[in-house]
Amino acid sequence: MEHLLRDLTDAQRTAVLHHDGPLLILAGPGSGKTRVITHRIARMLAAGVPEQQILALTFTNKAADEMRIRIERLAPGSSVWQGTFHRFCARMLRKYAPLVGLEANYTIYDTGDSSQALRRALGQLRIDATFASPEAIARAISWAKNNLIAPDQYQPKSGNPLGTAVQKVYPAYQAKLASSNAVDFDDLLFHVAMLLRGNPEVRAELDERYRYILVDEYQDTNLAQYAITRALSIDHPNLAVTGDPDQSIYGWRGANLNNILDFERDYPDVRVVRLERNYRSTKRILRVADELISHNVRRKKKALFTENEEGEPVRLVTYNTHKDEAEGIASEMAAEIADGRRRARDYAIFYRTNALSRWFEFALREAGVPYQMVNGVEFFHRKEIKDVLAYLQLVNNPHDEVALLRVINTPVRGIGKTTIDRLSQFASERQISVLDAARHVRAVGTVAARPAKLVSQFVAIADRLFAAAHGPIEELLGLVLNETGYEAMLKASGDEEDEQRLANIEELLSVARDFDERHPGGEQLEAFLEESALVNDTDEWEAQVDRATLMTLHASKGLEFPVVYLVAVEEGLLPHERSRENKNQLEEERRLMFVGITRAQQRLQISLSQYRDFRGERKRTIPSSFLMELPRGEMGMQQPAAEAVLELDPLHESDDLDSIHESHDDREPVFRRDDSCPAAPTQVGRGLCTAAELVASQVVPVAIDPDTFRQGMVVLHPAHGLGRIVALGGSGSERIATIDFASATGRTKIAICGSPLRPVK
DNA sequence: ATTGAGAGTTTTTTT
DNA sequence: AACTCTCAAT
Repeated sequence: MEHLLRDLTDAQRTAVLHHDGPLLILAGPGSGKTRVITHRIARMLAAGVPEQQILALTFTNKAADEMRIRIERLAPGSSVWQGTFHRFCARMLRKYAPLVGLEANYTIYDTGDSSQALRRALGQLRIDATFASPEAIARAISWAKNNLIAPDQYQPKSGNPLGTAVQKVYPAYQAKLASSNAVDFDDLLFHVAMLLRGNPEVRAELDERYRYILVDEYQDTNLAQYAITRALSIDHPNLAVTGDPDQSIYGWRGANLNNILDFERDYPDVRVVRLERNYRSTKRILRVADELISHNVRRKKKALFTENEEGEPVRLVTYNTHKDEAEGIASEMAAEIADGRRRARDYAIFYRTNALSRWFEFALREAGVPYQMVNGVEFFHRKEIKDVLAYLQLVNNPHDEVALLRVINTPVRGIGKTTIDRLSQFASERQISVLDAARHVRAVGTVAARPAKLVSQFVAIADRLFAAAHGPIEELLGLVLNETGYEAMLKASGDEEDEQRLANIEELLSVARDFDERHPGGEQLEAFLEESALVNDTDEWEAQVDRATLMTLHASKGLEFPVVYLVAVEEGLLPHERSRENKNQLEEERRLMFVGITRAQQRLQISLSQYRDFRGERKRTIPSSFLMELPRGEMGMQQPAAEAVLELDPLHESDDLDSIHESHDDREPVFRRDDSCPAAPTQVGRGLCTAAELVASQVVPVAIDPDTFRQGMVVLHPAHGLGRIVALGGSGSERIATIDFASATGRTKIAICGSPLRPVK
């Protein structure tokens, strides 16, 4: 246990050694908070607390991953339940689904799915959406759920047209979810909070089970999350929360700063530990951060300090255009990397909105700086991925209406809007699922013979998929691609975009395979879908990889980098224009900038450009008002090199701006351009038959890596002749291919390892 | 039923 | 600029 306490300050040690009773850790940026939490968990385990009694909750997947890695390092092999709130709730709901009116195989709708469901609900209500856009209604419903307001309790302010619409739509939307046996993100929290409120015996059981609860980033909890943690800490009030009011950046998601500000009132005998010493940044960086945040009114004052060195001045750089900004930063990185002064992984670029990333991506690629982007265009949100996964959703939960409607005519099979409307009409009259309506399409009088036949063909396809529901995910996916004609459709098009789609699907297959390997034994479709709904990134950010990092300010929380570029610090972007209406939102924007600044260890550059393309138009920018709040004494300024641009009228000359600047950077690209850089996952050769397996199998070893076999590949078998791979599953010596042979053999499964199967070139 | 052109709209941030 | 939605033509 000694090693767990070594190198800790007194304050940190107090927190780590705290055992029973509520604990509040107020931790400034860079104060070793995560270290304290993970060490405390390890300490409790060492002190004999059974691991299943500990529950560690975070908000983001990134934070959860970070915590998992660090716990694993300190207490290898422990199985402390650790993850995001949403994932925890998803798990609870699997167990207690009937208590909230769900079946255990419920579907989790992502934002896109739930917006579909909302649109369907709206359509059926025939509500005039002119004054209440679906987005606005969705926001209102989300807000209500986060604040534990049930559909029948929603009371709008009188005379508010949006509120009146929401009052009607919210129950209809919720009914739609219920009939689809589905939940949205907010429901995960909402249902669990309600479950705990309405079932005292369940509450007591879980309180008993999870005796030690830790919540990271407590300042970000909303009412639902607050209610959940509160309900689980009544009999065993061993609730430890960490947070920093100055880093609360999720107010828009319903986070309530009062949860942390009032923690001491909720738990009167709480022990409060303040971690104020910063181990991360230079004195100058910290002073800039501190000065900025002191402009906020709603906060708990903290005395941030560091024993680190003074450091270089914080740079404030103004570029001419967004292009200059991106290129300037990229070439600076490239030069320093070439000199050997820095490595790519030392750098991070933070921006307010995802849309800003593209210029930096482009510039970094040009300059040959390898980079990784966090939360770009999310993999699981791509059309082709959503399409294919929708088939899986349907297989898992035949009541899922959103999934059914998505796939019934994808790829196109002649089932149009009219037919679909008639089917769902029939379904809602009989209180059956749309799929069941489709199954009995001949009983639906309104559907003509021709479309009815097409619908039956679709049902037949679906039934073939249902048959594979319990096997490996990869195999099921393979069947989906083949049976539905989805793959054939993409292959036939010859479109360049569809090429990319095929590649993405290939990637999905490998995600599935990876999942199968982690979850042997099948029966895991539900878990796979849960994972793809709650984790939206395949290429998780990896600290070890030598690449520069690009991400939003929100995503940067909890991380640190030697060199940070905080870009596009302009009025309308930071603070964002949508946040300027009220003071609280403005303070949140300021906190966001504070978070960004305090990620920097050695060097910080804050930049803006004078012109920026916005929604296709080049606009003159206004420097962020936050820049006026920074201490000039700590900073070095840099103005644009070419003042000529100031003379230009952007409205008339905008097309020429690029050409003016073409000349100024003639530097040879130092690095070979790396096209594989943005998304290519590092594939470690996996699944090879081991020598032992080969010996054991007593057959002629296959000369080829089983991994060379791909979905859809044409293969030759000496006995069965030519065939095509329909699906792949299993790994290593268990790698099984389902193959359609042209010969009388027909469809067969063949174990690849040791078989004479060969790809046909 | 499907496709394409044209119009209109817009995600700020995450689960 | 990129995306979605609508409407008319096929």
